[in-house]
Amino acid sequence: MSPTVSDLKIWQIVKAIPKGSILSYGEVARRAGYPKGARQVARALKIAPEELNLPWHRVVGAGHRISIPADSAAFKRQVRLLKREGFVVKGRRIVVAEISSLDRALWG
DNA sequence: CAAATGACGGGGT
DNA sequence: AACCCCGCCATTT
Repeated sequence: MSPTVSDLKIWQIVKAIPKGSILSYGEVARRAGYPKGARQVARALKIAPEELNLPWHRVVGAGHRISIPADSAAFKRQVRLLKREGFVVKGRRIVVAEISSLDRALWG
C-alpha cells in the first residue's frame, strides 16, 4: 500500500506529539480532519515507514488502553517506550493519577 | 462486486 | 473489570 494524503496528515500530527504526553487514535483523527477516522489512524501508523521515527507509542486507545494485541512484540515495545517517558503502565492500561494530570497528558 | 478485517469508539450488561 | 454489540470506514479477501 502507498500512503494517502490522509496518511501524511496523520503522520504529521503524530510526529508533533510532545514527549511525555499521549493522544488517542480518535483524537489524532479529529485533529487530522477525519472525525470518524480512528481506524484509519491505526492503519496509518502500522504502515508508517520506520525512517520517519514517529512516536507511534504515544498514540493509545480511548480510555488509556494500549490497543496493540497483548501478545505481540510491538505491544511490549510500546509499554517499554511509555514507561521510559514516565508513564505507569499496568497490563494494557496506562494509569493516570489525577483528573487534571489526565488533561495535561492529552496535550502537554 | 460481496464479505471480512482491524494498533477504534461508545454504550450497554 | 470483562464482555458483547454496533457504528464506522479504508483495505483486503
